[in-house]
Amino acid sequence: MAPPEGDAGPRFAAHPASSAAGCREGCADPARPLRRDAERNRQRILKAASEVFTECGLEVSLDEVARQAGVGVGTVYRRFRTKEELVEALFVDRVDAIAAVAERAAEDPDPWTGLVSFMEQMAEMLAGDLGLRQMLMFATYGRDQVAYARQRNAPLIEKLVERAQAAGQVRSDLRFTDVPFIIFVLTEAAQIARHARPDVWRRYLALIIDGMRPEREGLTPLPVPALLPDELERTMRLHAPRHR
Amino acid sequence: MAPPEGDAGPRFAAHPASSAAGCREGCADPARPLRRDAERNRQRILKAASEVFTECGLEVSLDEVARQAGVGVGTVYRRFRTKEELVEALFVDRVDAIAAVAERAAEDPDPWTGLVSFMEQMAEMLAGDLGLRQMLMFATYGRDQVAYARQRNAPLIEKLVERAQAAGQVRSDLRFTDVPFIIFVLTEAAQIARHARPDVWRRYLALIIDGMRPEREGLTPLPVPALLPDELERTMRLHAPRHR
DNA sequence: ATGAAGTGGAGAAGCTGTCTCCACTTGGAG
DNA sequence: CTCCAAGTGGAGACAGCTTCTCCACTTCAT
Repeated sequence: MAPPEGDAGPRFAAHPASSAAGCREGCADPARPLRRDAERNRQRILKAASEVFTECGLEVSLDEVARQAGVGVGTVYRRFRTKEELVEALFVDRVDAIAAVAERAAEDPDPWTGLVSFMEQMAEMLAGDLGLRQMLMFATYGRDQVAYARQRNAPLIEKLVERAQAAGQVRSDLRFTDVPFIIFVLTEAAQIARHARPDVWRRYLALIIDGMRPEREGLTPLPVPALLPDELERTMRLHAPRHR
Repeated sequence: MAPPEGDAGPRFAAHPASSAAGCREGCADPARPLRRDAERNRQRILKAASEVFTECGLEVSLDEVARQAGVGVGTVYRRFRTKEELVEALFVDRVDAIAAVAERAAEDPDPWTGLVSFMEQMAEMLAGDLGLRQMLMFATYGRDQVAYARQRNAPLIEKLVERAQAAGQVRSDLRFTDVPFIIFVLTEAAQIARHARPDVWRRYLALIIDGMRPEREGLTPLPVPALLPDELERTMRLHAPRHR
């Protein structure tokens, strides 16, 4: 039985201030501040977890997080009842930030640059943050937050695409569902190549974006160089197999 | 100690006839045919393994393969010393087929259709065969076969791209390393969406291919419809998380 | 009919994860 | 300085998953 508590009720408040959450037992007075050393350790855990999750993804064990933070596992579990609690505490803001990107993009006066910059920003955020990407894409943790963010974004993306199509800037057979999917795939690419060249995804975004126009003469030059043959080789060989 | 035998020598002969390989202990007379029931079981195992690996990937356990084949695990291990041996027996031909695709494409008189059909065929093969894709991409099993196939293919792909560029049919800032990478990513997409719509990858290949041209007026229409909003939703939710 | 060949599946052995427990240490109030 | 509630670390319980072994039993083919 992994989570000893039954999961009742919505798992996230509107904006749980990420510093106040997460005390554990005899929690009669939730406002009572932690002892200084305890608070320091709590920060260390948060920092280590953030680094290690963004870098290596959510499948990193809490033992590893503890090691990185220089504390024992016991200490981690004293502050965060479960791994899920830690992950959610860490990612609320980011999920929220994601949800806000589409809004900003919709305000761009030019439909085309609005759409393109949305895709760029989205990819940018997700390419650099493996943990966040996993959270959004696989929804193992923080389902509610993610579902909410998605619901908020979907109509905005739809509008973004349709506006650009209405202006004749995007091919008419593109559907708005293509956009998240493209980002999904692009960030997968980013993740795969991240050791060799963390920014190759920009090449492929550029390629796709050129493909999205209804017609064009000339081309937007690819923004970053391609993988070198041996970078490609290494990337494929290195790409961590999850199975034995 | 997983593989009890030390791994000595190259792990694959030129073309190990997939039906003769794989007997085990007192194997004094390797030509001696299996008893009829044993041979029947062997075929069942191969069939089950093929189905389950192409469908679900190489991380399926041999217990599961045995269950699917309707035999005990012991029987599987009697025929194939290790999982690796089974996997390789199963995939030699396919890896070989992959290696041959580029050759055929290079013979196409039109550089552009040669390149495009290469990408299409490659994606086609890998999109429909999760096991094969994992083998090529992650090289957990059958490293030698895969390394060989890659070495054979790399110069061919290079030629394919450069020929099309020389003919002015492909943008000049594309590098040949982009091609395998694009296929890699595209087939990842295929895999992700395979339950909702096993062929959406064609949309994105088309998009990318339009992006690969140096300039164009008009566009090649996207060959298959986009994911519906709820297909997208389900795809993202369903997409198997590897971590807890 | 007989024994060599083949079988199934329980379980050994190994891994990796989450989370608990408790003997010990430490901060800080008095 | 004293003292104890608060905090700690990390061994290890527990669960889940593999791959692979072993052997009492069954079956085939001579």
